[in-house]
Amino acid sequence: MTVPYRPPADVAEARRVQEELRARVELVGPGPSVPATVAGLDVAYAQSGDRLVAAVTVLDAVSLDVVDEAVHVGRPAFPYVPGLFAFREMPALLAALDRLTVRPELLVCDGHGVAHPRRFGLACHLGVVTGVPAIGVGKTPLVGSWTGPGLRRGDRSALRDGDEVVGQVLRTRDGVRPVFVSVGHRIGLDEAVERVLALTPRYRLPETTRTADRLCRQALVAHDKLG
DNA sequence: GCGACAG
DNA sequence: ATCTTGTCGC
Repeated sequence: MTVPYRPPADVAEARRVQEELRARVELVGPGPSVPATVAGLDVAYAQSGDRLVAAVTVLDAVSLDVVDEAVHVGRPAFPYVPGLFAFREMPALLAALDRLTVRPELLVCDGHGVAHPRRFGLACHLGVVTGVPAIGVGKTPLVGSWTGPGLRRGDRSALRDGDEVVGQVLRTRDGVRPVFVSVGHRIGLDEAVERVLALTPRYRLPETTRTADRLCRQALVAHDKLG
């Protein structure tokens, strides 16, 4: 899963990279195949903001047991700029992915996919660069508007940006705030929603996101204690 | 011009 | 993302 990657030198170059790579996004999946393994990716930052830990956990899609995990300690590769967020975490996430033993069949990213100003959020970027199907699950919106989905788990409503439906605002648990699901790469929107629901039997956020979040936070603390 | 703005 | 106290609820 090793993939060459070069961070852009500035905002203008980053935008050009997105405009170029967006053409490679695939908005549909191979078919009605259910992935056997699903990966969660997340990053934790040190208080100083100059260091980060990227974590990837791989779960059995049925039992949701963690079957593999990996971390990578590094530095932000780009300043945080809304819309260019992926460039910040991409190198560290790719490095963590390289350390996996198990090849995940789907990536669940902490951030948006095509629900992005140029239709190329973190989930698209990771999907296109690795070639692995990917979906974006954001906790807050970046672009688009919607009308409140019902209050029950499974209720959803279209996330629209202009004329386009760029995602689904999905209620993963009764009464909780909805999450924003969008296609990253090589999967359809309906299937993406289906996958997210399968990953949220108990909490608002996918188990993949939760396990990856715990792993990178724990690794960050461990790294501080040492050196 | 002003406000919004994934993590 | 991270900082940060108490508070409401199961």
